[in-house]
Amino acid sequence: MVIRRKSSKGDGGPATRQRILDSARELFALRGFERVTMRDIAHAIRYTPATIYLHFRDKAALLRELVEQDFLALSARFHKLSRLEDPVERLREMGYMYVEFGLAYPNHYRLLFMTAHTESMAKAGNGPLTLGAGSPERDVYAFLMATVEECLATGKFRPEYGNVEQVSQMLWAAMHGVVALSITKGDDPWITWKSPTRTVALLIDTLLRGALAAPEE
Amino acid sequence: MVIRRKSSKGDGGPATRQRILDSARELFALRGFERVTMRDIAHAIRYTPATIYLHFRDKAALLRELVEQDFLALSARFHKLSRLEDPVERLREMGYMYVEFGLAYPNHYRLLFMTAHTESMAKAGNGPLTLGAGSPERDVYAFLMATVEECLATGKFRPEYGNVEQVSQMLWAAMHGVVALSITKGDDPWITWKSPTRTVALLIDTLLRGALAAPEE
DNA sequence: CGCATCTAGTGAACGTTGTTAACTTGAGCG
DNA sequence: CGCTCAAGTTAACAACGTTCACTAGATGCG
Repeated sequence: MVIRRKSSKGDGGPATRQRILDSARELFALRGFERVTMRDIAHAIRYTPATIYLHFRDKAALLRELVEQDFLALSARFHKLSRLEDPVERLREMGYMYVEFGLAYPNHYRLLFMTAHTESMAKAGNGPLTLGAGSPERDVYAFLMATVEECLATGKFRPEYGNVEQVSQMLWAAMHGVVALSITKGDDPWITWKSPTRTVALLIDTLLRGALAAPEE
Repeated sequence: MVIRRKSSKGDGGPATRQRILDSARELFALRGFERVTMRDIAHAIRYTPATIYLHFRDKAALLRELVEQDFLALSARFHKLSRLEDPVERLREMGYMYVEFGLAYPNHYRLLFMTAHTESMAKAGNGPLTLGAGSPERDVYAFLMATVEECLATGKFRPEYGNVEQVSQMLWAAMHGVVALSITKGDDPWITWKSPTRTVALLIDTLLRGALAAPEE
C-alpha cells in the first residue's frame, strides 16, 4: 500500500528503528526485560515513548526481534562446529558452547529460553521473521538433531537411543537445566553452588558415557 | 457493605489471613503469578485490596509464603522414599517424582524454581519462615545430597563422582531442565515435543548408567 | 508558487498495576 | 461514658504499557 519513497533523510526511518533496537538490547541485557520500561528506552534515544510504537507493535514485539537476532548469533557459533569430524565430539562442544552462551548473556538467555513467547508471537505474529527458511530457533535445534543423528548413523550410540528427537530433547533439557538453574537460583545463599562450568562438564561426561555404545576412555 | 459477620477478634484475624492465602493460591495456580492482581485476590474474598496489606507486606511476601508451603509438600513426598533400600533406586524415584511434581503443578513449579525470589526475600526478609530447623528448600536439597552420599558410600558410583554437592547439583539441574523446558517451551509449535515423562526416563537411565561403577543390567 | 499529502514525531491522556495514607467502624474495658 | 485499638474502607499516588489527536517539515503536483 504505502511506497516508501521518503528519502529526505534517506535512511532516516529505518535508522531510528535500529536505534530503538540497539538501546533496547543494551538496556535489556543490563537490567532484564521486566525492569526496563518503554519510557527508559525512549529516553535513552531522546525520543518520546509513543515513537517506539511507530516502529514496533508492543514491547513484546521489540523483545521478539532481539530474541531472533540472538538466536542467529548462537546458531552461527554452532555452525562453526561443523568442522569437527567426530559427531560425539561435536555434541560435547555444543553442550559447552550452549552453557557458555547462556552464562555469558543471562538476560539474553532468559529472553530466549526462559520466557514463553508464544503469547508475544501470537500478538505480533505478523512479522516476516518467523517465516523464511526456518527461524534460527529451528536452525539451532535442527543442528542438534543432525548431530545426534550422525552419532546414531555411525553407531556411536547404544541401540536404545534410536529416537533422534527424544535424544535431542533429552540433551537439550539437561544443558538447559544447568543454565536455567544457575541463572535463577545461582544467587541464592542457602546453597553452596559449584561452578556451572564444572557441573556441565560432569554432566556431559556422564551423559555420553551412558549413551555411548563402546567405552571411550 | 461487608456481608461477612465477624465472629470475634480473637479468631477473626488469622482467619482472614488464611482466606487471603487460600484464594491467592488458587488464583496463582490457575493463572500464574503475574496475571493475578491484588485486586483479583481481594475481590475473590470480597475485601478491599488494601486489606491484604494488613496481613502481608507485598505481593511477593504472599508468594513467598505459598512457595514455602509447596516446598513442604514436595519435601514430604520425598521423605516417603526413605523406605527404599537401594539409594540408586531412591535417586531414580526422586527424579521421577520431581518431574511429575513440576508437570502436575506448573505454576507452583514456576514459583518455586523458575523465579528468583532472592529479591522478594530481601524485601520481606523478616518472616520467621526462613528460620526454624532449615527451610523446606534446604530440606529437599539435603535429602538429595544424603541420597547421593549414600550411593557414594556404598560404592555404587564411579570414583570420579566423589564430590557430593557437584553430583547433586548436576542431577538436580538435569531434572530441572526437563521440567523448565517443558513448561516454557512445551507449547511452542515449531518443535514436536516428546513426552517429558519419556524424556526424563531416558535421561535418568543415561545418567545412572554413566555414573554407576558396575554395569547394572 | 500554492495546496494537498504523507511521515516521523509529539503531548496528553487512558486504563491498569502495586502500594500507601487518612479516615471509619465497632468491640472491649476502665 | 470515653478511650483505645484492630480491622477495613475510601481515595489517592506513582509507574507502567499503550493510544489518540495533533503538528512540523519535507515532498509531489497543478
